[in-house]
Amino acid sequence: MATEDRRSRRTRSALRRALVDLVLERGYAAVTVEQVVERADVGRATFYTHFSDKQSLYDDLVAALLADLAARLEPGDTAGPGFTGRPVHALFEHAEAEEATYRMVLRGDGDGRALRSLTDALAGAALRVFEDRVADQGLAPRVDLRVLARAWVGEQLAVLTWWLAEAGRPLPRADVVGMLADLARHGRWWATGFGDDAPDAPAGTDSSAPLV
Amino acid sequence: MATEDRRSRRTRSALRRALVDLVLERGYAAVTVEQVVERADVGRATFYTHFSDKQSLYDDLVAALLADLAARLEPGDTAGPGFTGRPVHALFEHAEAEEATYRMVLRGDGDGRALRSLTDALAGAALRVFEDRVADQGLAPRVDLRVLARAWVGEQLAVLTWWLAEAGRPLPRADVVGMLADLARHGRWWATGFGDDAPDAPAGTDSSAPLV
DNA sequence: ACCAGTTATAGACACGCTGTCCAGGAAAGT
DNA sequence: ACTTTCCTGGACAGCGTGTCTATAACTGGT
Repeated sequence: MATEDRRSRRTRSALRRALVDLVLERGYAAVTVEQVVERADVGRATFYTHFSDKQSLYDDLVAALLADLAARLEPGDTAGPGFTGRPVHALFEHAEAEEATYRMVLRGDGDGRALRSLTDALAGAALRVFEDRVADQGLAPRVDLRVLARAWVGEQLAVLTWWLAEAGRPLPRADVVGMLADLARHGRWWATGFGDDAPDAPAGTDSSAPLV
Repeated sequence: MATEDRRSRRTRSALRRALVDLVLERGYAAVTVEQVVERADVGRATFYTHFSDKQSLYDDLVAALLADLAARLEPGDTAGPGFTGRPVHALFEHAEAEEATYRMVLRGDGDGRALRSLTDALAGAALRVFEDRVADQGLAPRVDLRVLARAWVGEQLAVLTWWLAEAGRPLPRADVVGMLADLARHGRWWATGFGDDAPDAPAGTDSSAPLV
C-alpha cells in the first residue's frame, strides 16, 4: 500500500538515472529514447507507459530537483547533516549532493528550460526577501530590487557552475560560499584589493573606468 | 570580386534569420531543417551545400556574434554611435543591437552551447583584466580572482537576460549599466539601503545572516 | 499459497525528418 | 557572350518516434 508499485518506482528511477548519465555524456539533444531505455535496461514500450516523451522525463526530473531544493530552502528546516539554514549554503550543499543532475541543469541542457526554472525560482525568492527586508527596516534601496535579485542569483549560479561543473570543485565549499558573502557585503572593488573607499564614478557620462 | 558570390550571401543570411526567428518562436529543439528552408524560401538541397546540419548553422551564427562582440570590446575601438569603450556598456549596446540573436543565446537554446561560449569569453577577458590590474598596482586580492571573474560575468549576464529577454527593457540601458557599476563598487549590502559599514560576519561558522 | 490486478515486454506499424545524390536550369562574374 | 558557380526539385535509404497488440511476469492483499 506504499504510494506506488515497486516495479514502477524501480523503472522510473532507472530511467531518470539513465537520462542524466547519457545527457552528461552526449548532451541532451543527442540522447534518444532508445538509448535511455537500453541504458536503464527497460523495454521501450515501458518507457511510454510512464512518460510521453524524452522531454517529459526530463521535466519530471527537474521538478523533483526543484521541489527538493525548495524544501531545503525553507527557513525552519534544519534537517540534514551540517545544514546551516542559510540559502547560499543550502544551495551549494544541495548541488554537491545532487552533483550529476546539477551539472546537467547548469550546463543548460534541454534548451535551458531547467536552468531558467532554477533561476526564476531563486530570483523570485531573493526578490521577496529583499522586499520584506526593505519594508521591515524602512530602508531606501539604492538599486532597483529586481535588478539586485537577478544580479545576486546570477552571481551565485555563475560561481556554482564554475565551481561544480567546470573546475571540478577546486576549493572547499565553505570558502566559495564565504567569497560570495564577502562580495555581497563589500563589492568587487574591495574584493580586488582596493581600499574601502570606492571611487565614485563621475556619475553620468564617460569615465573610462575599466570593466565598468 | 567581393569575398563571395551574392547568391551565397543572400542564401546564408536568409537561413540565419530564419533560424533565429523559428528558434524564438518554438525553441531550438523543435525547429527542423525543413522549417528553416521553407521560412528562408530556399531549397532543402541548398541548405546542405552551405551547412552540414542545423547545429552547424547555429554555430556559424553564434561565432559571428561573438566575433562581432569581441571587436566591440577591443580597447581601441571607438566606432559606432555613442560607443563608450567600456565593456559592460559595449555588451549591453551590442545586445540591444542584436536583440533577437541575444534572446536566443541568453535563453540557453541549443543546449546552452552558445551561452557557455559567451560566458567563457567574457569570464576569460575579465580574469585577464583583473590579473593585469592586480599585477600593475600591486594589489592583494581578497577573493580568488577566478571566482571574482565568474561572479562578475554572471551578474552581468543575469541582469542582461532579465532586462532584454524577460522584462522587455523596462529601464533605460544606461540606468541598468549604472546599477551594475554601483553594485560592483559598493556591494549588495550598500545597494539594499544599509549604511556603508557592512557588518562583518562572525567569520567562520553559523551567523544566520539571511541570504548569505 | 493463491488470486486478481497491475506492470513489463517484444514485435510490428506508419510517420516524419535527415542527409546524400543527381541532372537541369538560373544567375552570377568578367 | 560565355564560363563558372550556385540553386533546385525529386528520389533514396536510414533512423528515431509514438502507438498498439497480445502475452508474460510480478505485486500486494487475502
